[in-house]
Amino acid sequence: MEVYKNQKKQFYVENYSIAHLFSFHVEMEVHEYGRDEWIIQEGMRPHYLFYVLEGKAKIYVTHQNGKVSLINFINENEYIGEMELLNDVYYTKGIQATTKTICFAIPYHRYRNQLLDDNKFLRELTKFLSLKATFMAAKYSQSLAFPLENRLADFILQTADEGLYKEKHVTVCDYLGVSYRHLLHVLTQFCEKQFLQKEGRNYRIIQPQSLHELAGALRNG
Amino acid sequence: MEVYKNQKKQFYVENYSIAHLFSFHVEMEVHEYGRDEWIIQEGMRPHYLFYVLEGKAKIYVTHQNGKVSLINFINENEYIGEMELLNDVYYTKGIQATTKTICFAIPYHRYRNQLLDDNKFLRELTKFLSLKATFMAAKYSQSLAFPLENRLADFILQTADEGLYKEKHVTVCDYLGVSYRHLLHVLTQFCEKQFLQKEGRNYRIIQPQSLHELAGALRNG
DNA sequence: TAATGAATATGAGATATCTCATATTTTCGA
DNA sequence: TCGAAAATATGAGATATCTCATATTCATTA
Repeated sequence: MEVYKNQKKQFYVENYSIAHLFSFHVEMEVHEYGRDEWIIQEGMRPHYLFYVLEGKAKIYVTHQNGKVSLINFINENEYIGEMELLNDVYYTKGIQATTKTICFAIPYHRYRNQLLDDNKFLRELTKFLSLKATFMAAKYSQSLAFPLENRLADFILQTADEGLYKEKHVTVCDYLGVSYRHLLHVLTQFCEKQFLQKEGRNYRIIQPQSLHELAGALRNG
Repeated sequence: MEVYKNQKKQFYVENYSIAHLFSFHVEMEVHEYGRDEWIIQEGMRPHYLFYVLEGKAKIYVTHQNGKVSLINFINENEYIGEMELLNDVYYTKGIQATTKTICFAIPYHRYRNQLLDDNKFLRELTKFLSLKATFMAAKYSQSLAFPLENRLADFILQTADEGLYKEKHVTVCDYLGVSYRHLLHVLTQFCEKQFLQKEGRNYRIIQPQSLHELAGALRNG
């Protein structure tokens, strides 16, 4: 982890300003986390509210039976640590940078009360949280109502880059909550059905409409 | 649905005041919904923000494949319709009263802007939403990481009334996302293992500690 | 009170998904 | 550059869960 100083810091403060999210001046730090580095350790309360400027991260939770769930991805322009800002009692999930990640870090001890009094900030945060809650509810009900086939089709379409799917299997297992073996099994089926075609370690989408059909089943009414 | 008037209305306005949740005066209606009545219809935008005073309700969503998910229960002192207040685009879930339910109903058209400008209100709402998001995330990851056995044990302990479990099977299936057949199967296992004992259509808990062990596996850390 | 629909119940076979064992390939630090 | 760790790959058997078929009991209402 690196805390930017001087010109480096200045660059982000000037070019990525999020002053419009607050109605008062907030003096923030700029942190950089390397790929795979932990921004917040599971079970440990963070000291900052983060706002992601560049990069992406993953939210992990470890269960007692040893299984690990990748609860969600965090992208640019999203908050990290907002749960701890709001709730005194909260089991902190682990947040790991997927790529190099640069974020603003707002120290709780200094700004907590001011933030909670700031209408502008709260309004944005409320929207963010409502979307988060909705998203989790959707994922939850989908995970129970549909087999991997549908959820994987959706995930492939969402993460593919120019028609090429190249996610790490292990990450996907944690995210979709299935075993490595089963994921490979369904991927093989997709290839047999000619929805995908292997290209080295990646998979090329050759029948997007079939995947769209499978993924479409997840959508409501 | 009945809209209370005069003394009936007065009674709730005076005895269940939620004035402390706002920093301005809100003129609200008092609605009563009968058991099994729909407070909000799936797919239809509501016109009110509700606050439950008495009774409880269920949030349902219907999937394209016909499966129905009971996303969550709503209890006294919780909001209904807050998602629609915050987000212009939102797929509205169905809300059904489980028992007779009485709630305050705050008309959007009149108060929407004022509510979103009210710091007191937003702060509470933010907390409510953060808990909701956290809860859904927990349920989601648990549903993927644990078999029904553990989740059902937890559910039984949470809903049992004086050691007697008497939920409707169909409701539980929708909530835990499993088939009727499988739910019965696991319940039978619990009886065979002497965790539960059937009493008519209900089940008496006779080995709470065994259930607590199963349920405890869901907890973090 | 009869009739109808909801809720409970149970069996049997199918399928989705898991666990474990093991092999190969790739990546990356010492 | 070598070796360890990570990622990919595949087989085989086990188990969790689903679907469908069919009864029985209970509650509600015409």
